[in-house]
Amino acid sequence: MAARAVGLRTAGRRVAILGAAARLFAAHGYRGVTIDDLGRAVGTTGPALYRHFPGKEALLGAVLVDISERLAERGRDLVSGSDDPGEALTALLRGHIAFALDEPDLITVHDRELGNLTAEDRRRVRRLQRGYVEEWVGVLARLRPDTPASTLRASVHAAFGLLNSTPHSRGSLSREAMADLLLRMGAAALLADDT
Amino acid sequence: MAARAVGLRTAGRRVAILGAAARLFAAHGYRGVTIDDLGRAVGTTGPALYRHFPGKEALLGAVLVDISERLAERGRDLVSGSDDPGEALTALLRGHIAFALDEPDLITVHDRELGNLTAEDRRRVRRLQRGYVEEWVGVLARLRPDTPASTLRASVHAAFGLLNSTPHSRGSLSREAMADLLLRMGAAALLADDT
DNA sequence: GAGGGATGTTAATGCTCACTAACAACGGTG
DNA sequence: CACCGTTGTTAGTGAGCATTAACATCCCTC
Repeated sequence: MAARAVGLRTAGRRVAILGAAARLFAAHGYRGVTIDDLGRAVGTTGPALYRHFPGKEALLGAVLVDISERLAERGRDLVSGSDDPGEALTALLRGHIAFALDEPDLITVHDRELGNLTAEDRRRVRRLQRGYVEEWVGVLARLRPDTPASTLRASVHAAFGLLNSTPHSRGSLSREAMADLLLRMGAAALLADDT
Repeated sequence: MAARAVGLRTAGRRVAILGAAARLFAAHGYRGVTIDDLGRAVGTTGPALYRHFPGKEALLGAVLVDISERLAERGRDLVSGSDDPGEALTALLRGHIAFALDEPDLITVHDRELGNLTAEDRRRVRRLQRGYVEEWVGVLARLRPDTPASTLRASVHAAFGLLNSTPHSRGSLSREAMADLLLRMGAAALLADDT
């Protein structure tokens, strides 16, 4: 058989490129990173990237779609694996917090670079994000049946703002202390009743 | 006397430019806005801006320093005008929420564009931000005397993440409903005790 | 061990953009 | 009403950067 369409050795390089892209985009913004920067970060020259991705936009798209898919999938799994809504909410909080603490670059890029995607990638990412949000809203709706969905949705977005602030704000606290703090704050904020 | 160094009619234009800069930087990011975009937004051509500001960086600096000063000053006033820490915290929350709801562009730029400032502007903005944060930490320390300052600082940053999410997430809720929601969530999050 | 795809390199190419130059009009002051 | 500082316009200029072209190398398969 002729050599496979994409060489096996390429796989590692692709992953390395995506990692470097996430890191550099988080640090300097999509527009603040050049193709040459990206190449240098993986030990090649800039144009070599075009052997793996059609262009810079596609790279950002791959990063954002990947994050969004992982979040959405993990959200689905955590909720369907829980027995009651209280447990589900805790699982969602812990999962999101772990993600934010372990991959701060991805969280940052996810937050900021939506506007630099192609129309199609943006649609995909938005759809995935919506699904993830609705997972949270569904759980909250069972805990707070008298609160309208529009309020719950706004609450969930606000809670994400809280949880996603970690990349910028974890001071001298240990990872565990920060995880605990965010869990308590997030739960308190989401369960603050409208009385 | 010769005409004053800067004509009076200029003042209005300066304000208009800063407003357009905040709006456009918030929408497309500092690097996504050109000098020509900014000129067009105030009814002139791009290069006319150089009669009012030395360059694009100085423009961003003016926007960010102005926001930071206003926040810091308002914070000081609110705290010194309150009788007890509980009241002070509510005042800080209300003030910050009003700011976030009334000037979402400024909040967005403030959050994202620190990295594009000159070293000196960045120092100034950071100093002002620190002052504002310490105002909150001081109030919180009186309400939660057993919690270490490092934890309180992290809590305040997380609360800012929550409050500053508004520009991106206020759905169909009215301004007032959103303000109430954020006040309740913010207070609950900040007072969530570490037990 | 020869052929050919996959991967990489260096050197264009062409566009965008901040900033500057040269020149015009405006409007207040003597 | 002539002067001159202020503000604006149009037409460069030069740098940065994504992308492409042309060419080299590597390594798997037969």
